[in-house]
Amino acid sequence: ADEEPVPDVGARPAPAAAPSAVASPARRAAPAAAPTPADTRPFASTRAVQSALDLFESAASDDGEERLARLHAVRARALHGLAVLPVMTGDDPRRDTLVGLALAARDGSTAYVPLAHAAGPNVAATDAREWLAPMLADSLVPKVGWDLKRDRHVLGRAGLPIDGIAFDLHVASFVCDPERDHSLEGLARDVLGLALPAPGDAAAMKPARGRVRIETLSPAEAAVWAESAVGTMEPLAEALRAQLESREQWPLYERLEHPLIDVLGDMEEAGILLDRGVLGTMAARAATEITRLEAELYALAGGPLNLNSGPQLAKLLFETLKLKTGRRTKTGFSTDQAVLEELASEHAFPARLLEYRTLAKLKSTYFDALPLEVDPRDGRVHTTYEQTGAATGRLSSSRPNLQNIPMRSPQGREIRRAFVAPPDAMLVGGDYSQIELRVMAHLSGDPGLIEAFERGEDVHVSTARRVFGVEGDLDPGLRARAKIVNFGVMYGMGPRSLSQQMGIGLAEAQEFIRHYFQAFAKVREFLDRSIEEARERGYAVTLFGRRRYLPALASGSGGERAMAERIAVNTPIQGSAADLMKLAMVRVHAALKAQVPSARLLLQVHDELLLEAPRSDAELAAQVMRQEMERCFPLRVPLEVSVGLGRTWLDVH
DNA sequence: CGATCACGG
DNA sequence: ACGCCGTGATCG
Repeated sequence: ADEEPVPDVGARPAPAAAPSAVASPARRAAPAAAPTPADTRPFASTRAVQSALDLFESAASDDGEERLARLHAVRARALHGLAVLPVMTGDDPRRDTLVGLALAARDGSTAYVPLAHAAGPNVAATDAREWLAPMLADSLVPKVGWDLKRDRHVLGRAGLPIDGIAFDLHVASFVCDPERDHSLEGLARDVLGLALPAPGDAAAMKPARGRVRIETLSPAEAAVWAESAVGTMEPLAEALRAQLESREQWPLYERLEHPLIDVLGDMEEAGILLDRGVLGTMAARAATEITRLEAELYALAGGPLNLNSGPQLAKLLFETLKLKTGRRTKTGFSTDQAVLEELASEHAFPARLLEYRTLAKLKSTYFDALPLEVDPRDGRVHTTYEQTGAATGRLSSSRPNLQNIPMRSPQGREIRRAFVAPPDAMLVGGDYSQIELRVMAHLSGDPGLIEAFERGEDVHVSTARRVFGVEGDLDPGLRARAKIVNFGVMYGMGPRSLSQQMGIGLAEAQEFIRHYFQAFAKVREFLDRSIEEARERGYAVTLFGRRRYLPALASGSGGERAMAERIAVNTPIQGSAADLMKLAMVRVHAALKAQVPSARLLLQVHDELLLEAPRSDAELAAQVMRQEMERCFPLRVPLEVSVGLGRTWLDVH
């Protein structure tokens, strides 16, 4: 009775001072000139038309005149909406370049503008800009696309900045069903029942996939695929809009995910400054240490072996050294960290190997790889955020992944010294404290959990007190156990792995869980209800109405069903936390733009935001960030954010 | 290309 | 079977 199904994202329970940033799809800076309706503008200068005709006509196989007429028709009808499909050399928005641009108007007319085909004819860059830039930059011409954040980067670099982004098919499809096939071909097939060019042709023509590089195709060949693909976009947008509305997910798309596209685009464009010198020093030190460890390990092993090979290590540990075997994997005996730690007390080899593993990981993944990701033009690393990356609604980050930079070990976290603010600027970080547990407190309504957060207590300490009935001083070991069980509950952990994690017996773990649910009865109810409702509805749902379909709850095998039940428990928690963070990002971005325009968001790491601001504005930026994060969507428990300032990412914490 | 391992939340 | 969500390096 006390739950809140699918609240309106925009409904703000508490009056907040901040401007409502989510009121409408984000618009970037308005064009300098007053927008002119696209269908009243002259098509192009006579010279430009003539040069294009010359180009097109120079290729016998290429009916340039017809292509130009098609472009004219699309332009004339673009006012009501334009579908855009940049054809690129590959799928990397930062490194790949524009080969051509397919366009479609809402009446179904399509055109293809060849720009960089190996054997043209191509449209000259200056002509392309003259014809296309005004309508692409016109915020009043609504654009439909598939991954508009990527399109924004690619077109911007080609001198064709895009504004008025209205509907993103990839993001919209993700909101409808995060685990379905989001490819344009898949959507055309599954939503519209349309087949894009025959599988053979499509495989050959899809940008950079298959063996054929699209830039080596003739414009006429590329146009076959690109125009049929772009032609499906407006109908798809209509269909997906209707799907979102029927699922009551339109606010989730329109007020959260859509505005986030530009926020993420700005963050990617900003990048973060990397001090390569710091990493170089670390890499050199690690190399020396690794060489030393290798020699030691070879001596202990009685000869050289590949220390990065699991099978070779297993053979040595369990056959040659005859150490007692631990967990099995599909392919043999496991040599992972937990196993090696068990063995470390028996033999020096596994103990040393743990050190080697840590150092080798740091060197290959961070010290060596990160500097290669620096953009030489600005000395900064520009990650790519995947808005459709995780089925729970979380973002993911890649090329490079800046969401898994070491933090837990003192040695690893030193890497964060290499992420720096430019001269006269500061980094400002804001961390949600225990956001997932707060979300669980909110969703479950458990009075014990809520009270702990309302009083501002250390939630693991208060959990330990309730579970163990301790009044006075608390053994730190009990807090650590309570912490494990708090997280374990959110992940659907069973007594077996709990006993493993806590280093206690199975019976003791079962007893522990019994006490936990005695103390937090409404948490138990919440977990059961999550599974039950997901089974009835067919999907798990988050605070803002994000869905994750779980057919295995009803139909799976025992193992699959158990997995689906853990997902049904975890998704509302992890997903709602992701919803809140995304809303906070949109709010922080808008508030900074209005109040501290010198500051810019750089990174998001699930419960943390990092921004950069001139020294003089850093304190204000920190204040704005904290306020927008804490107030973005009030729950039954307060959201707490710890903020920090520093010259490097390490100093921020 | 699947499996394993390790980094983050 | 036994802990959720990712990305990336490496091996075979």
